[in-house]
Amino acid sequence: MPELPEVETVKNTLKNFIVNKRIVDIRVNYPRIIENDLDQFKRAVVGQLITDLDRVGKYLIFVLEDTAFVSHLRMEGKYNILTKPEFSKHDHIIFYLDDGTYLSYNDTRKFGRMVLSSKSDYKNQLPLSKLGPEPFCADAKVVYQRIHKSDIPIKHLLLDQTIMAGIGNIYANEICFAMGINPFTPGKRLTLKRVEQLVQASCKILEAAIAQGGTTIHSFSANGIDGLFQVSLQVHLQKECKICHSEIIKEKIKGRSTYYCPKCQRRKS
DNA sequence: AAAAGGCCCTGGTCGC
DNA sequence: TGCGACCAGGGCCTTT
Repeated sequence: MPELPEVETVKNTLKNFIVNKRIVDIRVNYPRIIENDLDQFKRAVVGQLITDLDRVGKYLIFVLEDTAFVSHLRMEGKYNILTKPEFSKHDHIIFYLDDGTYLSYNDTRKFGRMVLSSKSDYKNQLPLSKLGPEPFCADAKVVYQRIHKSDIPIKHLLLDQTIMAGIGNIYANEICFAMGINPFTPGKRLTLKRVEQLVQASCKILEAAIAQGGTTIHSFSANGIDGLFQVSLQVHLQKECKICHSEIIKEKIKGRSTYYCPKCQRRKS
């Protein structure tokens, strides 16, 4: 699933293909993706020049001449540039561009969403307004204030986009592993110093993933720009700990698969 | 009010 | 081989 680093890569790659191109038409095969009234969305978007592409957390923002719309890829959303109008089963939204190419939003599970926002103020409008800072600009003291009385497991808190934005299930597992912290550890067990380390570890892991994406994806693959699952995972989906060779435990937290090493991330009583 | 649970979706995998 | 059951899960909504 695309998390902050994957969306960053999609943004950087896609930018080269669509900025300064005009949306001349749009075809919507699966309307539920678009949260606005469909006609309203079409009226707002068709005829508009794409002036920029931005990212906040896991959200992608298409900045147009007079408006903007926010896109969340959720689990399997992808953007493809097609040079011929040969659309496939899961191409749900197709933007016709003025150079004759097609920007297609492809999403097998149909979980992704798009919603109109404001060109100048999208960061202060829903859904972006409720997001916390990205780890890169998070103040550890503020994060500490948010979690230091909480009984909620730290892994769950890392997934709370209102505390810090951009971390999904894969990186939450990786961050806990890098910290040597048990994912079930309640937020209130972390000292300020530990929270500082947590923010730092989050930055480091996300930055490394972005760097890998930046060097590995220069153009569209046959499958579209869908992120960097080649990122070397230390614990997520792993069977054996890369450090101590213990068997990696898999359990659910907040309904999400949680991987951890019982020895390197020992539970403290 | 906070927290837990359900929902949306399809393709892949598993067991029989 | 066929087929049903189950799993993956981000964010939003409903229920407790």
